[in-house]
Amino acid sequence: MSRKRSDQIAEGLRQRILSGELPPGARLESEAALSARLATSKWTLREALKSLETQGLIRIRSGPGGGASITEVSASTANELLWNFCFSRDLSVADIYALRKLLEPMLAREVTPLLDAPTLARLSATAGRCCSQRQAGRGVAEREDELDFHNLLAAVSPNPLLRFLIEFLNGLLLKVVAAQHHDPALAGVDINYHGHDYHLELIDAFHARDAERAEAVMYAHMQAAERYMGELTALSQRAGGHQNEETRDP
Amino acid sequence: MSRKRSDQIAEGLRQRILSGELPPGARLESEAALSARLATSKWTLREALKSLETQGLIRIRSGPGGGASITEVSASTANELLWNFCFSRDLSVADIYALRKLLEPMLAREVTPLLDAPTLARLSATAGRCCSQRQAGRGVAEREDELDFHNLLAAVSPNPLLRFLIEFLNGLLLKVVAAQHHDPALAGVDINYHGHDYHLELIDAFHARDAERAEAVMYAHMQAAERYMGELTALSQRAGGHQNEETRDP
DNA sequence: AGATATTTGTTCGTATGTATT
DNA sequence: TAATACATACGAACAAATATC
Repeated sequence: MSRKRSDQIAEGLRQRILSGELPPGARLESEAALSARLATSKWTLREALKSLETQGLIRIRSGPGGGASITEVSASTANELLWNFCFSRDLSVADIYALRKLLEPMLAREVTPLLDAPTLARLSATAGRCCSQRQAGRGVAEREDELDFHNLLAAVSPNPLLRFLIEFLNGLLLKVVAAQHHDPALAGVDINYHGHDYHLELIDAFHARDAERAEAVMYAHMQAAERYMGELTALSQRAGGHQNEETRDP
Repeated sequence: MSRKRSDQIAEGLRQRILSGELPPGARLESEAALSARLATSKWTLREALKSLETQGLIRIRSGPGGGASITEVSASTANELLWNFCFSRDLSVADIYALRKLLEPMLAREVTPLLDAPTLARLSATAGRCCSQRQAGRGVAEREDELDFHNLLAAVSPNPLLRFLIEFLNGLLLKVVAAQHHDPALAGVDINYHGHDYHLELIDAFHARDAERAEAVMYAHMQAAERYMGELTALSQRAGGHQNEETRDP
């Protein structure tokens, strides 16, 4: 039970949005009109709108014809809000890969019959970029290319939730690697994991429309990646490296 | 690039929280002190704090010793924010079960060696409740018992993200069923799906510490449940029932 | 391109509510 | 009970952004 007036207003509007009464694109009344109709001050209403805005449910524009309009919550917004939840839960690499090992192979199987020529070309391009620049040992940037490949694949999925979760897990992993890269114990380590070979094998399976094989290759890919990431974190911990969160009390 | 001053302040504070500089439990300065230090008015600061509050990152209390204190984002908060993202994506029952069929069996396997006597007793009690009241045909309430069983199981998982996702998917499903139950075409339909038998078999496998069998039973359970739910939605659509979202244009 | 009108964004001053001591 | 310290709320005003003419 939220006692704050602004929370009551925000929840009321949120329910009207979630019920479909206010579809995406609809414009809310102006601040002045709304505050008058709800018998509240401009600032209490503003707090309510601010809450809806950070939830990604509305967008507020200035100027004439402006005001609050209902929008669909973007994937990036949901991504950041879910990251807020995860960051303090000190997830292990094993926790993340437990999910990746399930979702990525399923995705590979699902999209095999759906991939068209241009998408396959883009996948090949990303895999090629990974390879040609490998000798540079670019560390985090290299991993970003790695994840680009998987995100490209996820975008093909007709399942919005699966797509979102895979992209989220990939981002999660990137944050972990980035944090570890700041660890002095890992500063000089050569990051030499090569997802590249698996990517080429995947593309091959896609071209052959062999969903079973794509699924199997992806699973092997995940296993190898987990092993590699596990060794990295073990290295970090053995060196007494500072853990990501120091929020735990003894 | 957020041009609004309040957004800048909120992002700054958020980064200080996410970096670990402001651990959970830490108290922020009072509104007056903060607004003075950041050279902004109390209202702009208030909007920033409101944003952090709706993200679940801080909690604001009145009274002396009050003010904003950093909190861990609760699962229920993350749940609602992610629901905001999902509601407009008109997920199909198949989409949700594609994930449940992966996650629930894995959970069953994972928790088999971890279940202790009191938890097993509670699981039995929930399964029993499902059964004893079955003849009443309670509809949505019956499905809530069904999901209680799965949430109880999810709470045992040592993987915070897996636990969260399973609970989220279950909630998602409940919302869909509740919405369909308002559909006039389904008002009189007897909701007679019995997950009960599968639950009993699961408990049996748990007692025998047979992880493989628990996983297999859970998968069969999900298949049966998906089939049942699919029939329900087909019934709803065939009757020309109003879809959940009417936001799609032809 | 520039002026203008409309609407949000920001600030001040002040008053009220609430929980701690 | 009363004093205190803080959030909550209201009203009026000005500044900044932006679509329209």
